[in-house]
Amino acid sequence: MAEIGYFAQGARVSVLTTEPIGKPLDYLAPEGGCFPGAFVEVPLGPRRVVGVVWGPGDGRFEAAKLRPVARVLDVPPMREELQHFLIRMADYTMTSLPGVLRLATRTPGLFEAPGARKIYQLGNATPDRMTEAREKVLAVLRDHGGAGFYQTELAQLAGVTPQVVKGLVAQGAVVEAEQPRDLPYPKLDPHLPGKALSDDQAAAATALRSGIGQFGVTLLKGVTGSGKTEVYLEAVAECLAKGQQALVLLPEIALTSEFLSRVEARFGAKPGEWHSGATQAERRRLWHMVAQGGAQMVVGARSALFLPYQNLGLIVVDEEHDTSYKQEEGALYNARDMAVLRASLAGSQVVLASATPSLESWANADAGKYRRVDLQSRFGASDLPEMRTIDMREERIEPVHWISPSLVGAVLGALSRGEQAMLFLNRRGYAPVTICRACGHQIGCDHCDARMVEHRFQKRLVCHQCGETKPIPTACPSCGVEGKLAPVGPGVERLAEEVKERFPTARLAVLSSDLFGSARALKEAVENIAAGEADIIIGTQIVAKGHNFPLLTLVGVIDADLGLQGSDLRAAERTFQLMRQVAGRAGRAEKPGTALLQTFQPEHPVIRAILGGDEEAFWRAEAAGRKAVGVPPYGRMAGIILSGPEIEPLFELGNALARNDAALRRIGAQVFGPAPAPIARVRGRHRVRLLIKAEKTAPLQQAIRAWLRGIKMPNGVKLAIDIDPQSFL
DNA sequence: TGGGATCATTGG
DNA sequence: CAATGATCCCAC
Repeated sequence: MAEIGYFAQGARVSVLTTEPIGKPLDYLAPEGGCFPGAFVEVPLGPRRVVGVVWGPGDGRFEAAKLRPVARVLDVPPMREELQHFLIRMADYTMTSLPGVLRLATRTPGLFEAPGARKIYQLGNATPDRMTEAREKVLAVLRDHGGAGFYQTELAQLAGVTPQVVKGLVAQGAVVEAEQPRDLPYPKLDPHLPGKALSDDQAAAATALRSGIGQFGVTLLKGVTGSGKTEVYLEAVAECLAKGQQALVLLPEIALTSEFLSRVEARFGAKPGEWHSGATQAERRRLWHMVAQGGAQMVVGARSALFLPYQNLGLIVVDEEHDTSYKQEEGALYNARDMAVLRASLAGSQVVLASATPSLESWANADAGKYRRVDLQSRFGASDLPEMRTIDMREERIEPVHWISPSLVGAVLGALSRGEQAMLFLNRRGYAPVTICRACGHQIGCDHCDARMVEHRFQKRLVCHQCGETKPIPTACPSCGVEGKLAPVGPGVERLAEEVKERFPTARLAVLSSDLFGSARALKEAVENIAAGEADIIIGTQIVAKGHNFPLLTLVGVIDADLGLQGSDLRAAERTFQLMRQVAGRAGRAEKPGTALLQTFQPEHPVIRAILGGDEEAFWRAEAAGRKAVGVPPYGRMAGIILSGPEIEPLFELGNALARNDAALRRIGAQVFGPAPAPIARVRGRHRVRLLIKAEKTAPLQQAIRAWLRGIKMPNGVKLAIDIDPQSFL
């Protein structure tokens, strides 16, 4: 680590690269020297790679063989805080240090010189004619100093079309300039008046504001529509007012545009955006501006956690229970947990916001580790919807139909009142299974052990595991009989057919992630629905998240039992969260809402808990259940996933590992497996899994390290460690 | 005997 | 990760 302030030319420095070499390598500091944390290019074999000066060299490598650093890159050095964070994260998640460094540097084009871009500044001339639109543009330029804006940014900020800017340029009232560097983001003003807050909200905002300036975690719990966003934006305001940077993590890109508008309404400008859809230039700009302090606020997906903040005061993790915070490929980490880690090292506040917190966060608040702030009242007139089950055992339902007579009646009722109804089914496509009625064969993916899902809209079968598609065959691939293949079970597309049959005059909208090419198209569809351009909405998971449909008063859950199947320890929690969120869509405006859950097991404890409304009772029961068997959050788990092209070597290695478990037994941990992972083959690779369970306080990572030390990996076999696994796939 | 494929090692 | 060197097999 960097204890020395500067390395003179020729000094021995250790450089960490993203190449999977376990440790940093020693180099000689270049001409002009370098600072610790500097981003550098170093020779590695015949190549040149990017790395970070990690500290002084360890001196063990033969001096004569050292090669000098090729050049120092023109970006601010990585701060010690981020270095520490990466080290601690690598240690916790058992990912290699180069692996986590990759998360912090994998921005394509990051180190290339930014191309010149045209910017627009205030000119000297006065336009011949002053229009309202022109005045708005000039006002923006006068108010925001001389830095200048990109054309689209300026037009957006002024609320005019880019044509207006062009017109002003022709007149000389606005001048174009070439700006070779990335520009700072427009200033956010934390002192603009916020929305009027209720007493409850104001108290919560005050509590959150008081934490800024030091490390601490607050669980902000509030039902849909309780104004969580307004409340934590007040914490952001406090943070910005103190001159610190704020990060808001969101689980879903589709949500960001709505959120960005709210930020703009509160602070007068949009924050920096960080997600996979952003262009290379946008990413580079944000990365640089975050490092230089030219971005006060970042809204982003989980990888925004690895940006080089200079002065991070607050991290908000919105919808903190959302499973998409867990990265399931490459470096396996949970962004919610890593946010807490980074905040603890940077001295920042964390706000975990959710209507239905994860049991982990609930338990941390319960144990007094996190502060808890509850928003009780729902913003606006309405209350939580009334929730009831429809007992499917008592419904007379026709074959190949999934909407019960009771639900049909309720939908007709909503339609007759001119209100919207939503049917929720968490299954994309037309039918989840295609079966041959001659031989019973189910069509599976050629590369995975998953069944292929018919998507009638695309006229293809799709593997939801690897994305592979193929045409729907007419003959069974197993027995060759023609015309006997039949779809089994419902997906949203098939449900749409049933809706058209039952409610032929109703206008129908289907919201499923695969039916939209872009986040933009989805956003447009959501806006149209909110404006009343549909009577019945069919949706998957994506409708559960935060979209506001004012005319919606009825939510029907087609299969409330779906999430309860399987042996996932979080099944109950997930179902509870999803059902509460979906139900929360109904009746957000002045009209009260109803949520109806179709179920074959209405007396199931989870279903009862969903209906009962006593959330704390549910969490307490769930917590007690997990405590009794010592699973998270009251115990620790790790998954070991072995994958490879052949299955036998995986089991051989897995069995050998399970037999030689002395290092694990020493800390009282148990090994389960090896067993085929639930989807035992993905993209042609077989997968075998072991599970390790230990007491909460046991040094799990240390024991696993000792356990795996010196094992020989058969050819082609990969071993991945998943600390705190979420899905048990 | 050489080319091609596959495996193992190295990188400062 | 990617480049290189070592090894093995088989065709010519």
